[in-house]
Amino acid sequence: MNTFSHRLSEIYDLLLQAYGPQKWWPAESPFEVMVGAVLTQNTNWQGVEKAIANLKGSNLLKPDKLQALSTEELAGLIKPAGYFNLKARRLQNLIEFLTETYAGDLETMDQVETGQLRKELLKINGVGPETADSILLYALQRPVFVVDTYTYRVMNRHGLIGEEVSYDELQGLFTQHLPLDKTLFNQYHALLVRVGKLHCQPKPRCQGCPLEPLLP
DNA sequence: GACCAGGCACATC
DNA sequence: GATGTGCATGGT
Repeated sequence: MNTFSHRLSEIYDLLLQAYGPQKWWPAESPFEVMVGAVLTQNTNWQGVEKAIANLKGSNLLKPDKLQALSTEELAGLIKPAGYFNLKARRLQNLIEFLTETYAGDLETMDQVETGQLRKELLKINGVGPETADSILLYALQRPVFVVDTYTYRVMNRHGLIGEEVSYDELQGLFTQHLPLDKTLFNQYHALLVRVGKLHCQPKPRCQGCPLEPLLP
């Protein structure tokens, strides 16, 4: 095992020891994960929960129900998630894709090979790499590592990556140095978000961080 | 009141 | 290709 793999394992072990298994993605269905993946873009999760609750409360958290709404109606329901006009359109784009390509059926979509499906998702306006990978990992249980701001920040603060690393490069570092295990990827990303929220904000709060012993 | 949140697309150079 | 900007509510 090379040094980088060792350090990734070391980080994972410390985080798992500190926080225990994370139960991600907090959703009742794969479709809810897909909706949440769009709603959480650059937004606090608490707002997403309220938006999801609004949709559930009106029994609208299904592809056909959401599709029947106007952009304005949808925007009103997801307001607490922020960027509501933008995200309403993005959700409609996602649902349009699902309906037109897979007849609104997630199980049909789930027949498609991971790399191919990732390309298809990335063509949707409003679905970028993190959203696509979140859907692949957390809705469809594919072994795809999800990169986000916390992933980048934690790795950067600990000197494992430089400033200029791209999404695909950072994702590649994880997938090439860890076993291709969907459960591991699920936990690892969730743990990075957890430690990031608590300790790795733009202004660091390194005291008490489980990764403090590893700081450069 | 400033700062930040589980990004992404688009304009402009 | 790379850099800058709009999108928006709600919690700390």
